[in-house]
Amino acid sequence: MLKKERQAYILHQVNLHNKVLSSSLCLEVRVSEDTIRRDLQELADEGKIIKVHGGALSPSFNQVYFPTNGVYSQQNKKTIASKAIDLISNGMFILTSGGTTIIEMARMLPPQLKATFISGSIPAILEYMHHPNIEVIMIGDRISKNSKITVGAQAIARIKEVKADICFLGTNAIDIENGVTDNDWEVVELKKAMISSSKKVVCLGISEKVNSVQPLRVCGLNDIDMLITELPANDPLLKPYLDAGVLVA
Amino acid sequence: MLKKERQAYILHQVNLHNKVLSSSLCLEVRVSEDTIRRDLQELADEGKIIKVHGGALSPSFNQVYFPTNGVYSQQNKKTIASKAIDLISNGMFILTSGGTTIIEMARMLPPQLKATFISGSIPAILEYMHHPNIEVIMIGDRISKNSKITVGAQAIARIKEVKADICFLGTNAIDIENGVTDNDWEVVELKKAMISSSKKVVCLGISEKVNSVQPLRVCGLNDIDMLITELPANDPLLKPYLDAGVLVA
DNA sequence: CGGCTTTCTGCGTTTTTGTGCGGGAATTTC
DNA sequence: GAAATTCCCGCACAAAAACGCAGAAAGCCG
Repeated sequence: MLKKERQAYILHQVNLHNKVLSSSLCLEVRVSEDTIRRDLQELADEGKIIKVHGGALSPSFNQVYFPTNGVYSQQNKKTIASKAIDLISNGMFILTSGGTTIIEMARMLPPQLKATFISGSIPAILEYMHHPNIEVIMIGDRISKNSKITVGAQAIARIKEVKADICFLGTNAIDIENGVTDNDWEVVELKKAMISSSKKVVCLGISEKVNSVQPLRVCGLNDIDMLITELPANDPLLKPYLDAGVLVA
Repeated sequence: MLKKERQAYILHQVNLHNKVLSSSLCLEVRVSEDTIRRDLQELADEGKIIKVHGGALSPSFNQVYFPTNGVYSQQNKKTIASKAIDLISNGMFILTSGGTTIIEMARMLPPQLKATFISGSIPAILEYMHHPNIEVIMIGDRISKNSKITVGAQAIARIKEVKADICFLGTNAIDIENGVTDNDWEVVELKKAMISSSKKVVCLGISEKVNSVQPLRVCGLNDIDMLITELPANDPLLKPYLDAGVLVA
């Protein structure tokens, strides 16, 4: 096998699988590891691949997994937020959890909107406070420092006292089988309470969180009314949820 | 799995869920905890994540800060704050109002102090949250946008449920004849509740506010135990208060 | 065709990198 | 405070890379 030929093969494999191992390559093309290494070196010098210890990665890898903008997927979150805002109208009572998507929504609320927002999330409350016309209700209790929300029996009791028109949940993970899941016990308890206190439940999350699972269960798919992602409603990824009776936007 | 690949996975998880546990990561990628820890360390060095005990956090979702530079008379407020801190010891339950003097105190709390702070002031709560060892309880209710505290019957009812060791009030006006006075109806109601829920009441205020009056009465001099200003305790301005049975510092 | 250079490849050897392990320090948690 | 995690440090070991070298193949030329 010629050198050029071999390098073309390597490049092909990298683009196909996003990664190659030098060890497997040298078996596939029946040459020594040194030769493979030299090939990888050349391709890397030309910028066609990224060489790492043990093999090589596709150059698009960096772009895909190391997002350059400050906040992760911010554009997507803005898309989601604007879809969520369409569901809000004047006079509503709205329960929200925390999370970056919710924050994005809070920032984008139209200035003339008059509504009442209820939340236990400090960052969310801060955003709501800046808004000229909305009424803000803070759920009080002990503050969980890492999630920056109030948690505990008091908080849950307060939430149970309200009956909100709509509830927006920042969603950590959702899949067909387990429904909405999360990784913090107290957050889960809070979300459960929010769900039972709202006429309508809307989950917000970027599409990457769709079909992922976390250890703790928040609720089943039948408990939520709508799932909002940055994808168009007819995206095939969301089809199973539509079929399961969840509105999609 | 290649090292880079693994780190990309970790970063992805962090950005997705705002936090990861080293323990769950090492199960997911089938490597030892040491390796995960080294990866986290590297990513943290690059500023891509924030490493914490037991895992890592997303850098974007972690800094909520309240700009309070250029506060009027800040040096004096620091003096007051440090005097106030002398009254605090480990294990105490402490009620605080809002106000810049209180914020200053919150910032100066010694890191090893373990105590529970209860407040309805958003800026104060934000400061308490940054502290490593103190427990923070938020009083919930409707948020008054201009004073940035929770106000209303719920808030008052919550405060009445606690019995704090000490209460620190940011003081707007105090004089011999009328005692402590203020200018916001709801804030006054809240302060009254705080006073009746505390074993000990301490007023913090710069000397300018001493001997001034505001339209609404919070409490009489006999309801407060101590008055802290930036002045030395033997300053003649404070003599009348001493004579009225108020401790002075 | 023989002599020469150039390119490519494989083989030791030495370095470097990546990983796991054990023990002790530091921390969280109850 | 005490128990349980988690962290940190040094070490050992294996895998991979780097380097120098030599031999094979190919190309060029008179």
